[in-house]
Amino acid sequence: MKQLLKDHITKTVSLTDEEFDYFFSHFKPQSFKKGQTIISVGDKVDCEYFVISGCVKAFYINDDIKMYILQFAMPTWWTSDYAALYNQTKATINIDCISDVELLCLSNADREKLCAEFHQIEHFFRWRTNKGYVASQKRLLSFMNNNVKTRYEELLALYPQLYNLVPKHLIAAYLGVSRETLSRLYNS
Amino acid sequence: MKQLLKDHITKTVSLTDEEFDYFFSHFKPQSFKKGQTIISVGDKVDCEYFVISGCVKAFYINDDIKMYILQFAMPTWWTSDYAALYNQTKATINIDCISDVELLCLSNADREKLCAEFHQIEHFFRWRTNKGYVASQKRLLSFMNNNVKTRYEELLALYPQLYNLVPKHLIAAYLGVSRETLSRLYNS
DNA sequence: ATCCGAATGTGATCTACATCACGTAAGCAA
DNA sequence: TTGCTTACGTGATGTAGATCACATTCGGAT
Repeated sequence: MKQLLKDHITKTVSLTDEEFDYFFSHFKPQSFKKGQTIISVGDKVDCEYFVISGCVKAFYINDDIKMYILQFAMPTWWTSDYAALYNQTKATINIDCISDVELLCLSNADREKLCAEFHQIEHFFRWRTNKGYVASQKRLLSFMNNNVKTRYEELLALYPQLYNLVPKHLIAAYLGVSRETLSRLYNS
Repeated sequence: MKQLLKDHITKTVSLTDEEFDYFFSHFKPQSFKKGQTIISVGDKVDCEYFVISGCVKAFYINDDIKMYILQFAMPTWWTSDYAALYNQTKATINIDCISDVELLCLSNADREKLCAEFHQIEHFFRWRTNKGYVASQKRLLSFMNNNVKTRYEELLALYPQLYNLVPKHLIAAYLGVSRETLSRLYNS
């Protein structure tokens, strides 16, 4: 668990063992069972999460009780309601567990403290969000430009493990399409 | 011009006058006329741009020659092909000028140098990308959840100045809708 | 003023996808 | 086993928005 985070961080920045140990000491391990909720709409959000094992979904539910999935987070991915976390507002999305899950939890206050204390850590988090921003722009463009079939193929090409890991109706909710349409689509 | 950037930066971090002057010395002012191109698909991208005056659009053109606008950038906004800039790859989007435009140009190398030299500057750029990431996620969600009319009203509520500044067919290209549909929409 | 191209409006038709309805199969607890 | 819930398949029908075609209006250049 410690090693997974260390490998992840040191792909981007180099920390001494002491620095990493100090960094790591701010993370709180948490375990969840399949189906459990990590963040609910309306919650106060003060942590972000680094996924160690399992898979969570971050999703929005609209007034018609339709679900849209913003992110599947798998091992070495970070997740939270970042709008709520950064702006200190209530959660507008939910995060729950698709499988049994182990997480490392880092509070907003601790992240900011660590960023202020270690330039390298600030650098890491800048780099991480840069990646996220670029990925998000790319997904937006795919949404505008591509039909459902193309988006489905793109998704499976990028994350083949999702095919077995995640029920099809959740894939549909990620693609922003009805489960019926998705079903018809790959049976042809 | 210098003051606009200074006010923008100091909303997030505090720099001494000397620090800011040093920071500012890495920016190169550039002027463009309406219709001119700043970045074309296939270009080597090594700068990002801080908009001083005017408005640019960052857009993608697909094989059917349909245009999708990723961003309108107005004064105090930053723009570039960030995927290309961060990964040192060729541009996959275009950026051109909707009006006469003044920019401050900052190279990727200089940004990284400044970030490494000044912790506060790294902090600023982390904060900036955080904002961008959250906004991008929000737009993605709106795309999945809302119909064109709602997205149009959302856009004008957020950026009322766009209504007069930008031709309607570009608004349509931002919303990911045909200009005909948009026209019918607000004439009712 | 005159010209020309860009921007916009509007009808007719087409289509990708949603929605509704109903079915079957698989997992899981009592 | 039974019963229940969740996942998934598939037909019939509805609809938001795309596409095509053509008219009109506006703004800039000469």
